Amino acid sequence: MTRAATTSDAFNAVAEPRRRDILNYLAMQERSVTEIVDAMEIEQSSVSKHLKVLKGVGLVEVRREGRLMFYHVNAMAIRPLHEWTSTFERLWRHQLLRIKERAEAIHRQKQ
Amino acid sequence: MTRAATTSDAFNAVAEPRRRDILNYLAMQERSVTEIVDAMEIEQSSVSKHLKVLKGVGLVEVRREGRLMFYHVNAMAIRPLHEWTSTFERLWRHQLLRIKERAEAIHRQKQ
DNA sequence: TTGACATATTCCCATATGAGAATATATTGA
DNA sequence: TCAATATATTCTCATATGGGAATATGTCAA
Repeated sequence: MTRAATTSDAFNAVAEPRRRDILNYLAMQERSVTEIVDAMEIEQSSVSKHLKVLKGVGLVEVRREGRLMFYHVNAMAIRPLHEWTSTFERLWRHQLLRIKERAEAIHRQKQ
Repeated sequence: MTRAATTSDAFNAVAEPRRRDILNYLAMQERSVTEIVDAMEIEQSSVSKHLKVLKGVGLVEVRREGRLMFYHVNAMAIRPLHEWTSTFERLWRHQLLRIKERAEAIHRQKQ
């Protein structure tokens, strides 16, 4: 098997840093392609291709207004990612707790 | 520029489904490579390579015990992912709220 | 209808990937 | 020292990628 397609799911779509940039940008508000191109530092053709990938996995949606295409984030599509990472939350909390305890122990020792 | 390296960050490392499988498996407890190989459905060489990528971005850590290498999750490395997705939490909450409101409006209408 | 603008698609290229197979490198125990 | 076991690395292959450039498609306005 080859590398998983960028369009296979949100995890893969979001692996590309430019696409995260675009999502971050769209998080504030809906934007036209031209606005996105101006905000990013890549060619229009690349932006369009990234938007296609994002749309493919449902991370963004489009609305046409005349010649303009307004893209906006579909945050719901990010939830699976959030939930997967949450699975590990218990673990890092535990880790942080241990770090804190160790720091306190050292502090006590110094007194 | 070419596709971002799988080793460039946690986002890319985690894009590969097998690697998520491995992380899920290790979330329960530390495991040796052989145990991981038995749990997954891929060759030992592939597992070793995935582990190398995960280690490269700090998502797992290793401990040697004789001939055995025990891998465990370093949950802290997942936090950036969790935090990035959290940026969008406000948006999907808002979306869910609107869905709920709409449902309630329809319910009221039917009465 | 034509020209201007906005966006999408196609083409080409260099590159890294993931898979399995084979091999190399520990480490242990006899 | 040698065989067995555990893991890592190397090799080859097929493939999808992202980038830019060029081109196609769509829409408006005159």
